Amino acid sequence: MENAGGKAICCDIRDMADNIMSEKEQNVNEILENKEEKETVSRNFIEQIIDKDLAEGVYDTVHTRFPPEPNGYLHIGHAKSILLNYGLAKQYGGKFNMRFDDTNPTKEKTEFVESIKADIQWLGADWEDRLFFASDYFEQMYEGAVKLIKKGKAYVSDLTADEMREYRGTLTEPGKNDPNRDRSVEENLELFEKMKNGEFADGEKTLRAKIDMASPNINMRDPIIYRVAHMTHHNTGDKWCIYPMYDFAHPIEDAIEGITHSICTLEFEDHRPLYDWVVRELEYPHPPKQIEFAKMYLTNVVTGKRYIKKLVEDGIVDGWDDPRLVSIAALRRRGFTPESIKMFVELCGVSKSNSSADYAMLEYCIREDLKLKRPRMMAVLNPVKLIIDNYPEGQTEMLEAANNLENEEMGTRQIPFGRELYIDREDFMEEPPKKYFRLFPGNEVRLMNAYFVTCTGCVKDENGNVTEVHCTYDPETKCGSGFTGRKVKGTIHWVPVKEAVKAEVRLYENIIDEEKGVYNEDGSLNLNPDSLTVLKECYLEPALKDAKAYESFQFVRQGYFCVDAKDSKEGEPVFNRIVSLKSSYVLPKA
RNA sequence: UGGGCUAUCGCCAAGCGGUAAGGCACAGGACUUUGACUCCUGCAUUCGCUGGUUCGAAUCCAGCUAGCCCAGCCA
Repeated sequence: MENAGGKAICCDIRDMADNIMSEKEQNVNEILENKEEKETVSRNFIEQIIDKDLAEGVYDTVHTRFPPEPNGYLHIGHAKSILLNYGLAKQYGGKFNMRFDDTNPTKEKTEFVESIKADIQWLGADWEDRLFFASDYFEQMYEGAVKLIKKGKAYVSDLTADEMREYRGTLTEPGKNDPNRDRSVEENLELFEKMKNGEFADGEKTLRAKIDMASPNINMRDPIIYRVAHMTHHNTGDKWCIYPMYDFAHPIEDAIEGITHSICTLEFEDHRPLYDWVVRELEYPHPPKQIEFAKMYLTNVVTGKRYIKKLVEDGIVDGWDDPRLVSIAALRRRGFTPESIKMFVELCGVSKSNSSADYAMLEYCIREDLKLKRPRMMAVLNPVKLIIDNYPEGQTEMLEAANNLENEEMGTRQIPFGRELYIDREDFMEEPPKKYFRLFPGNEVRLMNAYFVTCTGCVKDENGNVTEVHCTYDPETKCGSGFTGRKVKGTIHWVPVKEAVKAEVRLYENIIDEEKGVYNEDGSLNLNPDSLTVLKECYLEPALKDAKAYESFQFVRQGYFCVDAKDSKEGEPVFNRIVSLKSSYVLPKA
């Protein structure tokens, strides 16, 4: 954005240039202007690294990738990484690869590769024809391992998992050399071949990189680069029984694909020396560069796999796509748009400091995105009848309403209007508090898109519950008639009783109790008991009758709502509240 | 008490030696057929702390403090 100080200096110089006015100085002037323009957009630290790499000729293109392991569903945190990588490639006119990092068959499933692909496509990150699997490089990784052995940089170890741990040392003590560290190249080659041929059981042998058992960085203490696992791999089947470890595989995957900037999260910072070691020892001509950024956290949400699994098992949520969750599938089902998520990610920025974004930022983004794009309809969520006593019985008239007052292109629709309407219970109070602008005996309000009505009273049942509100209308105040005789302070929404569409509406609050934080002292989740409110008897205006799955609307004065794709049935729509509208008025609790 | 990283408003986040951008949130006000939107206004004399260098420090140096990550044959 603009730097007041910098700008002032530029202006001073420009004034001088105007006075002297030579061609040379005009050029200087232009350069300064360009510079100023550039300075108005602040670049994140990754862009700065890329700018420098490009300027210095370290790389002449930008090639990024998103490399998830297909072992679960994607959530909003992944969206940041996806959009970051894709956005960078696009911004620099480079390429973006999709790659499944499937080097551990014990955790991976095809089911997840499908869901991940769908989620990424929905987010709009386009990998074009570059969809890859790390497992497709197993042959090259194997050759890489052989190369290391031949260079004397890798050896086969007989250590068990327990022994391996003992030999590794601790955070403060150096490790001890593996007894097999000095095996001959020939013996290592032979043993590794046998590992590959299935002559050893799982865990019996490993291949280790020969680096430094005394390194203060534990990742460099002769890390295991291959392990034995007799298992069917989702992609390669039973072809292999040895699998490369992440630290060995990842740099190779990047190098093979010509990735320039390998962007990952902060916890891999300590792995970078190993990443660079692999790339160097394997002598790749155009080594990729690993850059780490801070994961994004969101307040009051749950992303941990274990926790979500428990919520599903306990029946607290109805699956990984429950609208209260923040998996991509859940956000999609709730009614968030890819644009809103992109806006959110951009708003949050990229840095190396651990932080967690306020949920309100996400809410802002979806409201902002939907504001001009969605029709604004009337829906009554907590119905009570409003009877207009001086409106002719049996009469229905059609009223025209703008679909979005702020976006004329969205056109208009017709709404039937009659003597009996539904209004929200919250919009009538027999004994109103101060500054209550809605219906109460003697008060006049506007029925949105219709007429002014004056409340005359209400009917109550034996328990004192209001069953009908009564009013009279003034025909002269019809919407669109240009009536300016008097103003009213309140406008309320309504729906005609006869033509209304009945629907179920689900209201969501954060699944975490906001005040007390995410976890209880015993480590359990601090759940908000009111995270879901199901309203079974809501009435919508008739235009909403044929709303399709994933379609969303503003329900005027209430919020944005989306047709639930899972539970809606023909003629029985279920709406999810995406987000409420902001409100500076809090209804006093009765 | 090994190594790596981070610390700027309630929450994100610019800043890269010339005297604290912006957004969200919040608070006032104007407008209003949504108590919404929009529009104004306000919101860090101070950058984790302490010293030092400098005419000048959030930016450089030193020391400290706090938080996060690492001891999977997970990624």
